[in-house]
Amino acid sequence: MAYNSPRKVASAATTRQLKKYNPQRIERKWQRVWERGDFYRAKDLSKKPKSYILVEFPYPSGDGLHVGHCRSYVALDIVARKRRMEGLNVLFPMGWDAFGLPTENYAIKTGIHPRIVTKKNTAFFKRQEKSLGLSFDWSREINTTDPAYYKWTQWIFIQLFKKNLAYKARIPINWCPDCKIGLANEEVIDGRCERCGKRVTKKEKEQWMLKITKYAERLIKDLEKVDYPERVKALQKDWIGKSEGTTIKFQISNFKFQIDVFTTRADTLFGATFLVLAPEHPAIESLKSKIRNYKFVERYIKEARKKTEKERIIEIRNKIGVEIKGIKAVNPVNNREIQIFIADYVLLHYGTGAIMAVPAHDQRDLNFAKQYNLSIIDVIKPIESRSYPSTSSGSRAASRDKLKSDQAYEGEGVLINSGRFNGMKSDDAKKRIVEWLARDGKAKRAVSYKLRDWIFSRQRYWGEPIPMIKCQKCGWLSAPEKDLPIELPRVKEYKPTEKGESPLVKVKSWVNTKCPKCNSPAERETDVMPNWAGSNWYYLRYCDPRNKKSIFSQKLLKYWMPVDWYNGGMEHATLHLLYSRFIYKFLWDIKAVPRSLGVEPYKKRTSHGVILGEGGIKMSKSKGNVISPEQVIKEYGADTLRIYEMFIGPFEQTIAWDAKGIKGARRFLERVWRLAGQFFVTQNSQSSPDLKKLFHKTIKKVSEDIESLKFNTAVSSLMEFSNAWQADRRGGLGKKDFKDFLKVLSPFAPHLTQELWGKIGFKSSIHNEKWPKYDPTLIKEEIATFIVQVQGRVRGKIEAEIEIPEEKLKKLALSQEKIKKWIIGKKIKKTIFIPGKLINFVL
RNA sequence: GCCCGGGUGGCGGAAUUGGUUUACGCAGCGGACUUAAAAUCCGUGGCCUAAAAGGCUUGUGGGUUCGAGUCCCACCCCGGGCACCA
Repeated sequence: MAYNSPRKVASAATTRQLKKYNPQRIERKWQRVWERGDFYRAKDLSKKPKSYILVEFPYPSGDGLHVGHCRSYVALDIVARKRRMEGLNVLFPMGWDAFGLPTENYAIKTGIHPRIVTKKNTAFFKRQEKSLGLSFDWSREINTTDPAYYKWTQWIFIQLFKKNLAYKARIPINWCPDCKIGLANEEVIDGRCERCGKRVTKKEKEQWMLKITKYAERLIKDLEKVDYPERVKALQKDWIGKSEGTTIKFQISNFKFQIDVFTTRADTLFGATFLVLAPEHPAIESLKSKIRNYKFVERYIKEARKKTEKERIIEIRNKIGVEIKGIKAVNPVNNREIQIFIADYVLLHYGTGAIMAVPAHDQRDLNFAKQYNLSIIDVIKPIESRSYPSTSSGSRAASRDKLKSDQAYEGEGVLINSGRFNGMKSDDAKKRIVEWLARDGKAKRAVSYKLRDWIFSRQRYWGEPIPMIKCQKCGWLSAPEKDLPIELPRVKEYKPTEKGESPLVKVKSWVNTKCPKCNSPAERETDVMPNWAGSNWYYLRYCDPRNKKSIFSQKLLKYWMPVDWYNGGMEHATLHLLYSRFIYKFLWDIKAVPRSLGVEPYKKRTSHGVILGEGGIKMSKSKGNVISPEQVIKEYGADTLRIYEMFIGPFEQTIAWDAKGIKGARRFLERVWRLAGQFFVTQNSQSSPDLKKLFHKTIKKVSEDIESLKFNTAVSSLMEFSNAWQADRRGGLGKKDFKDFLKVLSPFAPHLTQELWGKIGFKSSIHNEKWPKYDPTLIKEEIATFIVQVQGRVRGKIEAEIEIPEEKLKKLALSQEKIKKWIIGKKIKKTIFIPGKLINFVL
């Protein structure tokens, strides 16, 4: 790799006197050098082993880079720099996730085209990122709003459509009746419109949906194959929400119709005293002719549809429903006729959209039953055991006897009032009851997920146009792939229409097109994709960012993928991570991603903690407590900011900014600078032995800590070393160790170390040097401080050789006055000896 | 309500995974340098006690152990996520 050193490289001879540390000057100088030489370019298909280090690409908002972005970028920049020094071919790319609402809202307000705003913001972000000395490969920069990029986002959508994984459905959207605008979930704050504060209602719209539910099982199972923090895995599993149970068929009396019900508690089936359907349940339409109070029912359904989920939840406390008169269902276990209701508290999209209500053993059902005076049958008796203390179980049993309690017993137990299943335990009964009913086809094992299909339509402007065409004769068809990208047309008004449609509807010249199949007049889809669309596959494009013929070459993917280390915010642990894993799996299924690659895109995922403002309050413009990286760099320098952000606290933990604390980081670098200056004067050849030993321990510590995300302790060990170096009166560091020290520090403070490297006289870059190795024989201790305890309490310390045998140490310890005092007059019963550490006398 | 994280000096946090609690940094205090200040350097930093000796101390209470910040049980508090999921 060609390397252009700056003109002014001073030789060691001329730098006897090191000038004052001036980060602003040296940082700008080296950043220019790196930029000019395209210094951190990743090499495709190199013989070297690869390492793909990825940070989440930012949304370039007008506010500029946040210190939180820096935390993530600097940490993985350190990893990337270390990997390069370890001889790996590193891919460390950056790009822009630039479609989205804030830019669009800004355009609505100002009339400035989002493209222009985006351009300005990305330039701002880029300048700030460069001023941090991050080693991104800028030659691979991508932007989701670039037609050359979203061409392929659209292409993926078409592939999904071809595989029946994209479909249209009528789905309620959040609707602000005042602004007359469809709102994204993020724009609904506590059930109100973000801008006008009006209560948000629901409005049904035809929307494109992606069938992510088809991948639910794989998205859970394949988590076994990846190295994610356990809490992230738990979050994903909870989000998908798998639950195993049974569907049970309830016959409608005197009518050829059945209603399926999903339950995880088949053991309570004898206690099912009514059915409840979700208001939108399709059975209602089918049974219309038999329903005596249909008008009333219909009105209830209409009302329910208008409400938002939040509103429903609030009202549900008092469980309102409507009985469907004229029809009854039959409980298959005892052939009893039971009433049917519709109620808000049953959700259409979960299970079968209908439940069997067991008021004795489900709190919600109980509340409902009490309100409508429905019968409550106890069918599960708690098992008396240690887990139920006798006092409380006694009172519980007493109150349950009367069935007057407001508390449903929701646990498992032994069956009662359940015919031939009486006396059986819940677990057993579940199996037996299902087996019994399954013989007549009345029950079937089933799995239900909380995960819902992904609403992929936004009635907005600033997003990727969905590449679909509607023909009156042929229905929905995908745009021909040769026409991609379907470019976002220019509009006069960025605001959605009165009816809540995308402003694109008004661009007739764009909307009107021809059917790709029958050539008759047809219309383009005017909805655009959500902001997740571009980000769910961007890491794949980095492998081959300029490919015009295909989404990416398989050869390059095979070389670079999978991502070896992906860091991002905890807020993306569910949606972004889940969506992008889904899209990856899909691309793998259709062989766009080579089969030889694994089924997961990210080998290892980590999350950085949020940085709060001083005093632990969230940084926000309105509170005026935003720390801008630019300001910090101006005042202290980028290397100081980098060191401070790594030192501030445990990487994964939320932490508050401390304006005073940053001084410590600067002082540390000043100290290194000063010590280097001393070195240039003395030009030592050998390090003093103690310092050398500590240095090798430091290499070990820093090397290991970077791998395990302990950047804070890595920095503190470097500080500790610099303190020892400064205190050393026996000659300080020799040349080899001085060089190695700069190398170990270089990922943290790339500018300062590069400058000092030049001052030694090197024309090459320190960032191409080999990562130092520690000498294991050197860090081995010969002398240890033994702890002397009496009865487990520390009573003294003894310096001795680490290998000292028990007997010898015992003698030594017992000869000390301090120790003798505690033992005198007592008998030593036992001696505990931990080699190299401690001795403890038990009396 | 459920699921994760977490409670250690004045503050941010360390602690080799059961073996010196408080590394490193901030703040404080004392000193050196300086006409002075800043910067820098040296020293000092848990609490009780004038000091020594000693005692106490990792949210609270109990337990296991020669020995617990670390393991077990119960509880309290803080942060985050999910929440009518049948």
